[in-house]
Amino acid sequence: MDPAEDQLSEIRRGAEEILVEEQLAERLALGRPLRIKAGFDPTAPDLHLGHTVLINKLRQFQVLGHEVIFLIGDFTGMIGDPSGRNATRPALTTDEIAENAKTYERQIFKILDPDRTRIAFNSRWMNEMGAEGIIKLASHHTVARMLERDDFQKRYSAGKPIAVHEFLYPLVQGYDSVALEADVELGGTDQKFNLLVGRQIQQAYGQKPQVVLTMPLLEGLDGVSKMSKSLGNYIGIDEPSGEMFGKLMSVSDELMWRYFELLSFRPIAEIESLGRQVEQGANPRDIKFELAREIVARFHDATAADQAQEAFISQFRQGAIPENIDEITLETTDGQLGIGYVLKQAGLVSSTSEALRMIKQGAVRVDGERVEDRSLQMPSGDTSVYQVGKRRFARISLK
RNA sequence: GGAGGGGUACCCAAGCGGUCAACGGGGGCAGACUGUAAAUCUGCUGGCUAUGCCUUCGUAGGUUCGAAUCCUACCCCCUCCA
Repeated sequence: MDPAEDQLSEIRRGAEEILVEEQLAERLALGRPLRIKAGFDPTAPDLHLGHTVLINKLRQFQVLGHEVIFLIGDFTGMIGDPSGRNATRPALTTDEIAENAKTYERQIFKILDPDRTRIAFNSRWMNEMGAEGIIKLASHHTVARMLERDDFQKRYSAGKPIAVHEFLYPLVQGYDSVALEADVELGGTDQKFNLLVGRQIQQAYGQKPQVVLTMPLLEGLDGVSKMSKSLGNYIGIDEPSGEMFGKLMSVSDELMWRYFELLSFRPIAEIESLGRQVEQGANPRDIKFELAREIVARFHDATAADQAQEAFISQFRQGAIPENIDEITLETTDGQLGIGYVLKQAGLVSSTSEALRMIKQGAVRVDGERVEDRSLQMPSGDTSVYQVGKRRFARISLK
């Protein structure tokens, strides 16, 4: 294991806050593997790059020789994190939870070392706690302290309802740290309060309080809002290599550096040298290629990354038709089909109306030729490559 | 429980009997310019194999030749009082 001071500087990278840093230094100095905990929602097993910021940090702890506990909050999931407006969620069945856990494993082990990762479920101890245990747990925290939470405070002063059970969420999360005897808990900045409650609860149960490490929330492709599925500004880690590569390339130059910091495994010194290259006149696009290749290689492999880059270059710089495009066959009714109908059936647009709109705007091409006529009929027996905009392609045959 | 205000397309927000598939802004998409960057300009932003037809303005009814606009009931949200 590396000396504590070296470890600490690695751990600091990208971290928003470490509370309390001296305590982390002390524990690292013990020289034993620390238990690093991070909690995840049992309902959202579709991870995107935003989630990986935290997982990358877990990986870093692993590399440094520590033990990572990936906690699936299947019990807390019944409460629903108060930071969301929806107070309660439908409880998941055991089967569903097992299913989601498997998906998690498949996804996170592209980043984490399976041999050094423990997967835990908080229902294991929470289901056995009983009403008495819950009351005891609740007795260790005060309403005043609970109301310090940003979200609660806002709602309370705004006269908005706070259900009593919402207070249980941070308490249970805190108790998880007791049950796991966590040395460190990681979370997004939005989790800061919950993580701090964990320290409180651990002390109440006679444990040394965990060190809290918060990671920033990664901005999505728009560079403004945090990356999330519902906003559609995300890159899913299960996405095909081409998609992933393209989305990374569409990120703004400014945001690219943020992604380097939080998503790349490259040493900081190397990233800084890339920055200098741009200052000296290198095209930021080429630096972005480096980023895109690294990320694609992580979730696919190096070959896929190289191929994605080649395909990207030929498609967008040279305007070529990509190689792997969907092949679709459609049945004609009376020997022909209207262009709008074809585009809709092929899934290139969501409705015929949209197809006609796209034609009007000059976004539709058939075999590279721009389509001007909205009532164009395609005869049966025809096979052509249809294109909508810059990225949607399909080879369609009419029977 | 009482008083008042409000629910309009992805979001905000006009409209308050016909000319409303519904102003405007945001977001998104597309075109031009590019490096699928940024900035800028332009267009589009219910559905339907479509010069027309169908469905949308909280829900269900009603008045009317005609309703997002008027009436009735119901549901939901907000503010103030208890």
